[in-house]
Amino acid sequence: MPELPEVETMRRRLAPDLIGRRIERVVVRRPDIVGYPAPARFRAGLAGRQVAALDRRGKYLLLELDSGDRLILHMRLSGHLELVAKPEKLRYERLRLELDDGRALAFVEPRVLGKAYLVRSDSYPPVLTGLMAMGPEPGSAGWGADHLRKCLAGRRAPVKSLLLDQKVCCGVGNIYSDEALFRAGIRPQRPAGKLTHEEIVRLARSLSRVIADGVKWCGTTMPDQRYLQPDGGTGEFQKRLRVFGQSGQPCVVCGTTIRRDRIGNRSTHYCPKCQK
DNA sequence: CTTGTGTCCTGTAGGC
DNA sequence: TGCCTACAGGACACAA
Repeated sequence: MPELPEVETMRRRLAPDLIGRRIERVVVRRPDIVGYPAPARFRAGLAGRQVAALDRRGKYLLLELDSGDRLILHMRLSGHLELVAKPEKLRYERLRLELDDGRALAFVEPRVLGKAYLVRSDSYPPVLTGLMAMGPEPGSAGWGADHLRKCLAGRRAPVKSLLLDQKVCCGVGNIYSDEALFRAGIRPQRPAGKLTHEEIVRLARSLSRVIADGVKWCGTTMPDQRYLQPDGGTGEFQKRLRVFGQSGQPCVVCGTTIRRDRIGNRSTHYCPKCQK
């Protein structure tokens, strides 16, 4: 679930509590949550370090340490972070950083697909090539209709599949891609290379806006999800979803029943009348 | 190179 | 109740 707006929300909520804190102890409850290096070195490299800053790149959360190392967390489908009092142990907790203020940062990840990496900030191991190759952030200077046009040109794949490519739209996932395509009035299954100039401009704008809105409303918390903000609150954007999770419901614009199809093995939601 | 499919892992929901 | 299948916000390896 955590796409760019959810990770950005985590970053903002956690920053005031984490910056300046020292990591006293590291508990790896599930070794396969550690993507790099081996768990022993991972723990040793974190213990005693102070958190200097929190950054984000796409869906990756970056904790800058006073050693010059960087702790990189990726939530994948079901991960989230919580700040808890030390005695408290959460269900599905896979990694814990005990802090010098009596609390701990818990990486909770039921499906164990998420990963934690500890790297020098300037040299990434091959497991992080996805992060290295990531495209510009939506809404940033290097991102816009021109970038999108270059990425979609000549491609026959459904436009939706390309929006999920982090080189094209970093930080975008299944929820925000469906929402952006709805706002742009474009069918998710359209071959990407066949979009008109106008449509690409609309799509670029919709993507920027839907991501900005998602951040503004502190992300999406689906009813069956346990994504919580570190302070225990939920996001608000789920109340503003127009197509995602709305299959069978009437379109908010035209009343047509929202459909759900499968594109590239991902469930995809759209209005068959508004999106052409 | 591009594209579609399967896989990682675990939990939950729904059908029978 | 219990067993089985399908599916889940991501990303990557792999085959054609």
